[in-house]
Amino acid sequence: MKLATWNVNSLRVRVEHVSDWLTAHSPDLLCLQELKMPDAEFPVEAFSKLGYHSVYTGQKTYNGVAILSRKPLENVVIDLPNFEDPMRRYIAGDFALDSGDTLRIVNVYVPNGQALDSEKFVYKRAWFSKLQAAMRSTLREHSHTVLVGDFNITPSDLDVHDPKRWAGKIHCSDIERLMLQKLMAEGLYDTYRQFNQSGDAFSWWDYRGAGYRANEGLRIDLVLSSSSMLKAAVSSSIDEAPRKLERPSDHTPVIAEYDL
DNA sequence: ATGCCCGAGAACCTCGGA
Repeated sequence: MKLATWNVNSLRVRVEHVSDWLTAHSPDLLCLQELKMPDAEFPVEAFSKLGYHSVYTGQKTYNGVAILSRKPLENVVIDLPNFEDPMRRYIAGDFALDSGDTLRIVNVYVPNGQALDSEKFVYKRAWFSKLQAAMRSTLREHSHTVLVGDFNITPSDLDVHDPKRWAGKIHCSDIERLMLQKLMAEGLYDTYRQFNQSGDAFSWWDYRGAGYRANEGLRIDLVLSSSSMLKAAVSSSIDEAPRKLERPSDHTPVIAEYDL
């Protein structure tokens, strides 16, 4: 079973990149963030003709998350439980594994936060705290759980191209890393790091300046597996190929494969 | 330099992103 997460920064602009990537990689699940489109415009057919079912929740201009799957998802939940929010940042569902077990897949677009002293950071903290509560009950109900998405947090300095430049800044602050550690202490594991311990491995590069060319990136797109899923994990990687295309997203897919 | 680039929406600029 292979899954991936990818912040596409406008699905309207990136639908061809996504279609080509599905064809090339044939994942069982592909979780997308930053659709930036209302549900009525979601390109259901572009993916169904490639053999993928879609569940999605979008809005005009901002946010939006979707899960594409080789088999239809069951028990789909849209919106973070117990959190009133017009922003579309959470979608989850059950995916039937070939073994007969069920995987609970949760896809999130964590708020950016902008700056530690901004109102948006207050929102990021509140949102993240509700995510932790939601994952606590999800993990209680489903031993096979994978939480993926754009977390807008680097787990450590190893995930930052220039830790000195980013020290204490949004995405790299101690308070955000502590939030992430507390979430993971519920029983979630950074799957990429199980297989890759070196630095200079990023999932996002700034459009501005040297950006991708100079490998000035952050690893903020994560696959967090429950312990039973981590045991079944056989590989995890970052596919930089889409970041090299013309008119790319500023993020690139992060992949995990499981022997299940 | 709280910029650099990009996308969206409304209009040729502002907002948000990370």
